[in-house]
Amino acid sequence: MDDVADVPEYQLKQFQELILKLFQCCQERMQYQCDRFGLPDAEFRCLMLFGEERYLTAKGIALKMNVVKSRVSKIIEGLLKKKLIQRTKDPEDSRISLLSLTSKGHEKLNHINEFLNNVHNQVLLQIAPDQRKTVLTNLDILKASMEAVKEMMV
Amino acid sequence: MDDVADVPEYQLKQFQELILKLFQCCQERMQYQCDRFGLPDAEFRCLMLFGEERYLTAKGIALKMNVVKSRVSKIIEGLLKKKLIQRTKDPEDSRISLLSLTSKGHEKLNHINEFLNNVHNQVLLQIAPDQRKTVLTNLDILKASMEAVKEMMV
DNA sequence: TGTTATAGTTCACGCTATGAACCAAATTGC
DNA sequence: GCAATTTGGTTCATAGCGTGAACTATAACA
Repeated sequence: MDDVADVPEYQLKQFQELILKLFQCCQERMQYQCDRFGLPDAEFRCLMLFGEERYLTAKGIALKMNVVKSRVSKIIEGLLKKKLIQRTKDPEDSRISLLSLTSKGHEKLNHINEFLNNVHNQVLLQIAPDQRKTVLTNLDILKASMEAVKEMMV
Repeated sequence: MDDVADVPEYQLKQFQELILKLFQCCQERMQYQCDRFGLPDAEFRCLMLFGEERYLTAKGIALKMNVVKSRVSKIIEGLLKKKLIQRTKDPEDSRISLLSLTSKGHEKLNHINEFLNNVHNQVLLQIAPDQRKTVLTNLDILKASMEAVKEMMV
């Protein structure tokens, strides 16, 4: 992945600056969320996964969160202790425990999603309505480029 | 910061998706960098600060990195042990130790910057030349919006 | 000359994450 | 049918990230 061509210096600088700021914004928001909802970062992210799937297994969580299974044990332990999820044995395969949200967990997840929607909504509202589409389109172009480079980097 | 107006549901979803992906990309790149340059994340970020300033103090680092001073002690310890920075007493005020890069540190920082420039350059090269400016402009709009919302969130 | 403020260090604590050792249930292969 | 292997999980040791409190030493103030 060596460079053959180059973009202008000032564009590169501007880009690096922007990406850094965006990244920091996201990190700070994450921090704020965890404080607000009284969950450690990893448990928060884990809880979010239950928005997509009704039942999850430790292994599935490890894959989705991209962490090792022993880490998942810990995270699950935390969520169980907070009574946000519950475990039931898989009737087909007794090695597996199926994790699902408790009603308290559902409630919490709803609050989180409300909050997230609100934040993202606010951000989009800051952008003039006729610009939103353009911003999103360009963001999509950027995403594609970043992912393309990511592939090359492996 | 309650919502009065709303953006269309599909825009919101798209936006959340995009931001998430971008954030993940940045995180993965950070991870990769740390591996590549054999530094823990915090030490890496600390080393980068010496690109802007010739001399830094523990206090200054704490402010820039937004962490508590005891944490900075640890980070500095690590960088000293790796001989990437050195400390000299401030002749004016003996409470203060001035941190600066060693030649080994300079070298490492140069390698890192080369790498970073290369990555960002690659990303921009993925974008059609006549689109780059638009992408950057729109990214800037987004940054401004996100920071505006951040202010409201405090 | 005390008193207070500032710069740093050390320590105890908790969260994030990994890898290795381990257990138990399932699957496979002969 | 049963030994060997694979798979799903837990536990433990280890390391990094980060905080807050207690402490030391120097500097500034009054």
